[in-house]
Amino acid sequence: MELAEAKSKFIETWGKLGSEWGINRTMAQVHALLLISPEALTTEEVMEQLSISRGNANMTLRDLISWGLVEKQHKPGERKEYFFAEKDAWTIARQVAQERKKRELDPVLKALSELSQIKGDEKNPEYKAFKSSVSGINKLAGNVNKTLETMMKAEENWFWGSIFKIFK
Amino acid sequence: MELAEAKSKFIETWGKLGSEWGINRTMAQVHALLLISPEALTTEEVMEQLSISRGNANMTLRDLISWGLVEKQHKPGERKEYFFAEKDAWTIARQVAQERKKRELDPVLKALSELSQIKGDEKNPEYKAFKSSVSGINKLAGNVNKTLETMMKAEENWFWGSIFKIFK
DNA sequence: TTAAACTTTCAAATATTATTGAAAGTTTTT
DNA sequence: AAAAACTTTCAATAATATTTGAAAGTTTAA
Repeated sequence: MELAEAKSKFIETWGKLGSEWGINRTMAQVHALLLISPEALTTEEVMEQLSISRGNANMTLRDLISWGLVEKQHKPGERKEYFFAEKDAWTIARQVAQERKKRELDPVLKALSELSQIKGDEKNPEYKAFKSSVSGINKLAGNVNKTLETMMKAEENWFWGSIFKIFK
Repeated sequence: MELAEAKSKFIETWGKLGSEWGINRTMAQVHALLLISPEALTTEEVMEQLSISRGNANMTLRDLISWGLVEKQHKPGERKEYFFAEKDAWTIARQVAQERKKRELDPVLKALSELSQIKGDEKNPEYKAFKSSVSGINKLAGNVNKTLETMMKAEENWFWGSIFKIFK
């Protein structure tokens, strides 16, 4: 396989994965492109390499920055902005986990803990079923939350080391 | 808060969470409805309670069955099919993890390991950057994969117990 | 200050995904 | 064998999400 072919396959794969997990495909593709690029790229280059419009490239790059996955770079004597991606896989995973936790898990956790407070008639099967399902999910979500918080603080080696020590 | 209000809030919350994570909103809502229902429901009841069409209800229920989250039930003397959801949160989590691993992670893992094999000129920065990014992600994905496999086999108490012993 | 270089915005167009509902299919009962 | 009870399919439609591109905005250089 050619390097060029491998690159587009990687961009395609990463884009597909993103879209299956609720991340805009283009955003994942731009991220992939920057991930495998040794140099920071301009908006222009991103547009060309992925055949997307200026507006799309601009918005996507801003999104990636807000996710903490991409940073701007300025080259001395040039006005153009360059963009490059964090390359360390573990840092990327932590960053994504942190953002999604903040944007999506935290609100759900809040709603669940409110819902699991609800009082009612213990004789009512509707109430009992509701209560027990919601509490169960709430407890699980709490565990997921704690694990993510630990992961966000952890070093890669320590994290996987700890996990595998247990799973061996 | 009324039980009825709490129910619709739960259905709404679960639906939103699903859609943010690449699961069809209606599917998550039907799942939520069955989760909090003490009795198995008919297609008819699902249609009414969520105001969705017969076709949609049917397809969604079939999807949920293929995810292993819902099962059919037959009541003696009746021709109608009833549907009920697995209620244990840990089992649900494992089931979802298993399906998504099979449908989405495994193909990516395969693609990544192919891509990380690619040979090229060590002097070429394009090649070096590609290789190192892809290998890093590949390694991480491998760890995620192993953890999911362990999780799929594990009992809830054992799993979280193990994790928290480490993270304490 | 004006022009050039570059970035951002956003309404309109396009593409994708989900939903409907009526017709076709299937199984059971009479 | 025909009707009744129920389930499934899928082309048409609707809803949602993404993308475009030209205009407006901003910053720097002359």
